[in-house]
Amino acid sequence: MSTKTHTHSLAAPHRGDIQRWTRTFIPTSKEPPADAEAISHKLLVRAGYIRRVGAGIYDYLPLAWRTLQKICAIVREEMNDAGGSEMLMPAMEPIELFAETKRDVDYGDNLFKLTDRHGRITALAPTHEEIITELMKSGVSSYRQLPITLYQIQTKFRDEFRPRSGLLRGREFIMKDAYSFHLTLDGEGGLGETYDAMDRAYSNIFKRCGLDFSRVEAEAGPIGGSASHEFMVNCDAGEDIILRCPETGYAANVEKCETGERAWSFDGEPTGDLEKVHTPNLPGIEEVGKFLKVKPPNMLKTVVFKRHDSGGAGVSPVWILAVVRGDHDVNEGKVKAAAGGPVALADEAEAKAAGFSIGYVSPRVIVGRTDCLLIVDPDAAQGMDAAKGKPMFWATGADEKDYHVKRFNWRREMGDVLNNQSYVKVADVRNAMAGDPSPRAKGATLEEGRGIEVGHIFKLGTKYSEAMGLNVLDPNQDRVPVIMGCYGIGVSRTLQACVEMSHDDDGIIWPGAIAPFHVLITPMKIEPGSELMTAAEQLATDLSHAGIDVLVDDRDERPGVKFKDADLIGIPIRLTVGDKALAEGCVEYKHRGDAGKGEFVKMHDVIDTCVRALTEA
RNA sequence: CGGGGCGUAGCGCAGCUUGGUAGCGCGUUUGACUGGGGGUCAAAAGGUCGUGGGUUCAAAUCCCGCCGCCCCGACCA
Repeated sequence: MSTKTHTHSLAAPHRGDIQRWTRTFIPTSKEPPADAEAISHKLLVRAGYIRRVGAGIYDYLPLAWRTLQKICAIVREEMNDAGGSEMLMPAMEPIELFAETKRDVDYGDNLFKLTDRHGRITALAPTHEEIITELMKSGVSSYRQLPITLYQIQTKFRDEFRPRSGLLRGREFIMKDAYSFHLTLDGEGGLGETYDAMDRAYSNIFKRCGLDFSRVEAEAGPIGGSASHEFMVNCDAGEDIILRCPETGYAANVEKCETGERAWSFDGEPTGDLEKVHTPNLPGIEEVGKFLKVKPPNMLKTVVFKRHDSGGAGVSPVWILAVVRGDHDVNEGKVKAAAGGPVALADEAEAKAAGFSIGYVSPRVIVGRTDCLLIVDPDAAQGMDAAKGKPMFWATGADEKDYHVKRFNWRREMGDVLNNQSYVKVADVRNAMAGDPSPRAKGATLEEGRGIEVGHIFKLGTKYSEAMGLNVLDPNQDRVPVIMGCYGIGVSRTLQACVEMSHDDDGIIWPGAIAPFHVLITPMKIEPGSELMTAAEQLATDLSHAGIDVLVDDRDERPGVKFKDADLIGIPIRLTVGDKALAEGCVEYKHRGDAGKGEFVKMHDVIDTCVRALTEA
């Protein structure tokens, strides 16, 4: 937890603002845009928060900007508490900086590039590891200057292959990125210490934003590095699949998730003679399975990988073949781990030239070859069908274009090579899924859910400092590479994740801490100088003095219109000023999300009631 | 990158098959009535039909190119 106590609901930067609907820009609409799919995307557009400018590019209108600033304020408080200092780096960076770490290649087409009048190529920064490492090189030379943590909140650019769902995957988006620098991994001032502090800060941030989230183990991806955790908003609309063990709390991204021990054995009698079947033009397991009348769990899928470093002399084997059940997905990270070296999916043409009938490959293909390693997933390494207590029926490719085989039997088809560990291994090489044994608790099974990734923290180690030569002198006067960590939050994505999580049929329901305004005042009649308007104005002023941000719906609209819009934009508290309540010295007080019409509260109590409601939340 | 679809008023859409006067709903403006959950009536403004070419007496409509956008899929063959 942070050391300070923050005033959660009434956080800076907006304290006691008063704005009028007619003098700001809140273009609400009844109909969602035709291009929106996600509920949060529809609501943000309908409620006048965002407007699309181009694919994956959006305007943040006043309401959205206020909420973003409130999220940023929370982020700043927590980052500063965790020992960070804010700064700002440029969005444009010379492409040469990326070349130093080869990320111009690794990031590939996701990197926006532009050419200036002199023909120089500049990248629009998708992230800032290179820039900050370069900066540190110029200013840090001694271990005494470490540790240090710097962060910024800034617009990032990524030429996403397929931008989608409004702010959830944009090409231009707002991100908080932090970088830390250390002499050591562990101990005082080490990477671990800051990583843990960031971990806590992130939990605080997402809690304060009112999110239901999971912290899961993750793959580092193109950022690189060793340990890594993602913060996922638990929500079905998320793109990521996460698995968790209900007993131990272990949770991981599907890309990373381990599975518990699974029993396997190649032994089992053949179910009959091997039968070759003509299966022309049938791409994919589904189609072949339907044609053969075999279910995917009875098929073996063989995916051909190539050792990344196989250009080097003496690297053997060259080809890595991963075998999984037809209904399972190969996990490249696990293949890499099992192969003991970097792998990449084989180029189709190259693999065909090497004798693999891509699309029709079976495990048999390695028999008689010495340049292959077959890695079989335990669920595929089955001679017996445990559920039925009978020998296992397998269908697989025939290693010949347009043919598959039925009644594949491991022992009969593979022979002695099955026992040679240089050529055949059994290891977990598939994505985990719901129902798999937990890797952390015997007897427990993994559960599956979806999430929106809003935060990601990495232990980078020395990947960037070594590539770019960021070194310091340690106490022994040795030059050592600096150890780094990096920590990102998708700020604009967090905004939409909040909406995705918290809404109803009528609109958005903001938590007080990040709502654009705390209170919406709805006068029932707009008559300048009337008792009703005077009361509404006085109310706004009093709320403002209490540090509450107020929006006054001063439009001369019918009540129905105002109430509909009020629900749509999702301000936490609505105060309706009407003749009936006013006659009793009251206003009508209603929480967004509560049913009914709200309750009468005495005018002199209403400020306290609002403050209490907002600080309790 | 593959597949599918779309581009007509600020927004959502029809019209295109079978070429001939630019249409509907919402929103907007003006006026009246209204006034507690997207009101009623009346009048009005608003469109180079994405873009370039072609066919034709005539193109939103048919043909070709280009541009933009959305959805699905994708290292699983």
